[in-house]
Amino acid sequence: MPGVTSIDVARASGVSRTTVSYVLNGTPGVTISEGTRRRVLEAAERLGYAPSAAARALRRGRTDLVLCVLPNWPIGPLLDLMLDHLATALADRGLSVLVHHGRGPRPLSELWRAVTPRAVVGFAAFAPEEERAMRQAGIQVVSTMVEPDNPRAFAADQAAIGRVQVEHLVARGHRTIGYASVVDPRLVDFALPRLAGARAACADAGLPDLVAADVELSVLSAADAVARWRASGVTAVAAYNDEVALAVLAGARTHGLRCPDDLAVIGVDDLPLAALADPALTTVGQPIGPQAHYLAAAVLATLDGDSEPPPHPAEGLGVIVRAST
Amino acid sequence: MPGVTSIDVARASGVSRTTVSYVLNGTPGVTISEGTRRRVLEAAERLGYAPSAAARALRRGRTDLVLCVLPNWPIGPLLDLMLDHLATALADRGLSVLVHHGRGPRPLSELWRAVTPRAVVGFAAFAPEEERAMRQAGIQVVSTMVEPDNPRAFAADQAAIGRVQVEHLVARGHRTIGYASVVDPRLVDFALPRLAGARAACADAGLPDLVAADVELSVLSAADAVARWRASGVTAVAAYNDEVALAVLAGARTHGLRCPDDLAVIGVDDLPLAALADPALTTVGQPIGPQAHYLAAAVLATLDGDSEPPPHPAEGLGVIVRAST
DNA sequence: CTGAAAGCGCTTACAG
DNA sequence: CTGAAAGCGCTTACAG
Repeated sequence: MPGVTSIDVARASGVSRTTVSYVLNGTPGVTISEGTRRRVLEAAERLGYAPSAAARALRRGRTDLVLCVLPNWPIGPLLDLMLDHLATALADRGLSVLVHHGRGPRPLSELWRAVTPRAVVGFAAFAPEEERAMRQAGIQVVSTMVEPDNPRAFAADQAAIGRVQVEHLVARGHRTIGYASVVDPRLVDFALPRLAGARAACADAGLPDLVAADVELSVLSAADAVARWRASGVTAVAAYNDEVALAVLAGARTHGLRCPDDLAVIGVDDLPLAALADPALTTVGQPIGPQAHYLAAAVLATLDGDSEPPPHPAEGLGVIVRAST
Repeated sequence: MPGVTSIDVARASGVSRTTVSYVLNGTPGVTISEGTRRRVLEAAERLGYAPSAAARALRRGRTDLVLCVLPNWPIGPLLDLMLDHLATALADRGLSVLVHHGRGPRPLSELWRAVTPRAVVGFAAFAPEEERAMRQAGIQVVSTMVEPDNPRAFAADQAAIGRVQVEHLVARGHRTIGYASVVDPRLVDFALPRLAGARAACADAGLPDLVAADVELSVLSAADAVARWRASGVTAVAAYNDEVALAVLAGARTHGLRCPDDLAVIGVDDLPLAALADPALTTVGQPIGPQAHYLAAAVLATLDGDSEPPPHPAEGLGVIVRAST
């Protein structure tokens, strides 16, 4: 029976729809006699009644959904953990988390209009008109991207990651440093600030500018880049992330170079596979637990209408030193 | 202005709500004079009118959403591609894809009741009562898991993967074969059939049963397993996937073994990193494009009420031979 | 070609 | 403590 409504429950328990609603919602401020309450509950159970989400949304003017809009870039375990935390934190408020993989040809507006969520959490920046439109529709908007004017950004400062990499290599005595850039254009929001941070660290250390080269996830591409670095006197490479770093390792191997003696390499992310490489990869780890907690706190604060975002966690980036540097 | 309704558009363009609805929905079977149509469109545009999803859902009895329920296991690039394809295919029908990461403490029913999607696509099996409840609510249910009685399953036959691995190793002359199992319990639906397929291939080839060992993504765990395999005379290992295979490679390294001479290793997935390992990893590739297309076709068939699912694509599993075997 | 009216299923002042 | 009624915003027979 695809159509059990509150009116059926009312009839079955001999009360009005009003009372059914009061009982089922536990409406504060009304007291229902124990007998009535039991009869209603029992009838609802027996009939398999579930309130119509559409009707409730229409009446209340809002849903209990939070929509997370993912960007185009590949979703990693980090993001997974973020979403887990968020779902758990929001469940306590009776909210459910829904995810949209920012792909497909439909405009985003189509989506949030169809869902009319309480809040939209963006893992990439929204177009300004888009954001305005959502706000106009009464939807809270939380943007998590690191931007100059976004105090609610959850992500670690990307530039700091590049800095930490270079500082580690400098501490190891390297003076001519290469940078292995990622090619995927979807990652540009991460790639640019990381590279800029690495550059700045070189400048601060009084070193010549680093030698940047694009590296695809193939032996050939990496071997090319390694050849260029060798020609420039590079002795250490900071890579965009662990995957790119592993490619650099493979490229160095084809040239018969030993790591770290001939070429030191440092990645980012601390993937499980980083420790399994030969040599085991030195990398920069991000404090993902704190970031996940912060995201959840920031979203809750937004929902509560707090003007102040919660305090941002300390960066806490750490170099995990292994055999490759 | 968070409350522009069709009544505002009607007033602004001097017509009734009926006409506004007809124009905006392009209702088939009604003809609207060009002047009226233009005035309505213009007014809607100017006022920034967007119909209330809740009201429309209440009236029509259904939404234009399709909910994909992901299982607990880590989402990989394969799943990403699946979702992309699906979103594109469904967009042509005016449907939007929403994803639920099967985590968090809220019961699934909470979710689909709140969304009331046209269809739910499950990437893991649903509990029977859950599935029944969804069907009762008028929601189409598509389960993609490979099950004996599920002709709509999209995933490749997992047992076939294990078979192909072992057959490759046997063709290379190996007679005593090890299997590197994954530990993560969330992957059990994949792990068990793969192992069973590998076992069956051994039996078919008249070989002794394979030597299975759990391998975590750590050098220590892998080294342990390698020691046991060596003690059993194992000369080749089929791994649950590429990550596990890379761990085995690392474990072999700590024992000073050479691959493939002392120990051959074959993975599954053809991750980009597989080609970057030392030695480059032989692996089993899955035909992901066809699978993605099949999933989309199966969902569309379900929505159309077809009793027959579309023809299943050929398996097309292929061994990508590299240096590790 | 266009409009007045009913009704989707719920919640919540308001009255008793 | 409980009920009759209004109204959320839309779509769609029905009538003109």
